[in-house]
Amino acid sequence: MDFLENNAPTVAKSLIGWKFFVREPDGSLTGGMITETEAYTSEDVASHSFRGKTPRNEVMFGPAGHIYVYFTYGMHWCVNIVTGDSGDGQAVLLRAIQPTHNLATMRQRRANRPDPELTNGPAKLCQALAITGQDNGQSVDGPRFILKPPTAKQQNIMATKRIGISQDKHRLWRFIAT
DNA sequence: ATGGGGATCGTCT
DNA sequence: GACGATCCCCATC
Repeated sequence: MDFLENNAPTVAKSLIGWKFFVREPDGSLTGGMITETEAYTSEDVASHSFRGKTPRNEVMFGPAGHIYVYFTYGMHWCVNIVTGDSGDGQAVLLRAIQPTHNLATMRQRRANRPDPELTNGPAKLCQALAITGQDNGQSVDGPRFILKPPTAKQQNIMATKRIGISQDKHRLWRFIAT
């Protein structure tokens, strides 16, 4: 997991193809392969860390490899993996995964939506994996979260502008498996 | 296929 | 007191 100590844009690209899971109370894994990410740093106006450390974003300023969960639009949770050195305020937003494990559980949490729509958005994947503010600060090394290297062959990755932000739109810090 | 608006509340100004 | 790293439903084309 040493690569998580690199800068967020580098990590965001590297994470495409990795597998991200939560461990359920019964021990089973729910999740799939990471297909879309975005990078955020403290020098980036669009980032929560831009204005410094606050109670909400303090995990972003901690060591790499921990989970930063935030609540937005009054109803949605989104999940990040902290990167860089401690104090940097860098993180990678997980925007989409390809669901592979515990499909039935995810369908139940997502109102039986069709499989392609289970985890194809940052708030959707949190809903499917039941990630909430209670998970803020957990490690990606378990027990709650598990991050596994790619098994399949490296895929093609496209870099584009980020989504849903109003400032610093020009940066090509969104990465998508193609 | 595309676009507009509502839901809903924590966080920071 | 304003707004957001969003999603979903409905209208219209």
